[in-house]
Amino acid sequence: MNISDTAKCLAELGHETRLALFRYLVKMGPAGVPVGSIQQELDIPSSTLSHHISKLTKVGLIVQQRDGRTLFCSPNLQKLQGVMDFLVDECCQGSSCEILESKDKPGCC
Amino acid sequence: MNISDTAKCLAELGHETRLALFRYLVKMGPAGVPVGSIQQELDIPSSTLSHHISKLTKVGLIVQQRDGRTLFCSPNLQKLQGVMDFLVDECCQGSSCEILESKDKPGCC
DNA sequence: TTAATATTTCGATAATTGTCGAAATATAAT
DNA sequence: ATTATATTTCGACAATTATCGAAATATTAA
Repeated sequence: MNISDTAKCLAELGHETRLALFRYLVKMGPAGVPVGSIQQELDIPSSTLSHHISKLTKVGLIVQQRDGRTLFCSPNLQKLQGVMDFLVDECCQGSSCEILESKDKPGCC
Repeated sequence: MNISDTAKCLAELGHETRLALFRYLVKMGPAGVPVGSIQQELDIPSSTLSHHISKLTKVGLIVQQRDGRTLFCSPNLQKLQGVMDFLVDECCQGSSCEILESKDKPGCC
């Protein structure tokens, strides 16, 4: 993950409708959800929904898989993890702080 | 953290300059960095920088503290943690998935 | 109190993004 | 072949955001 890619992902998640959509997919799990079901959940016009799905897909936060005329969307959790990791990548420059849990990052927090 | 607040934070981080700025603050640690030093790091006009700092401060991702004529900015890592937590809050609806590490969320992943 | 330093506000313009109806495409069922 | 269902593309307009120079404000030093 580089800074440009990460910023793009964050920008897409930084829109309330898309955030609700993404969280819904995360909640529903890796098997994926048909676009139509997402539309019922979010209750917005299909062209608007399609636009948002397209943006999330373009940056790789969503993956799609077609089955007949139904298109399933799933969250790409590795991508999300990559985004979150990048945010704290160089946390505290190797010194110790007490705020973020240490995970297994060498030297930080 | 609610969805509106979280989306606002993500939107602010979803701009390459602001993301670089925030990461720089995270890297430099909780003691904070003067606006002037940030400007040298990012190399952008002060009015533009001030605008970005103001946006990050407004959503609470940055806190400021003045010492004389120097204004120090520090990252609010609790806020960041809140944002990241919200993203996976309801992950997999309590079933188990193998993708995100489990942390200590009950039931999920 | 005048000058120097640090940072923000103002104002104007350019650029990007969001929204949604209508039409188009893709796939399956009859 | 025709119709029905699922989803996307197009096009247009409204709204928001980014950028930066110039002027303003705040604080300290001389």
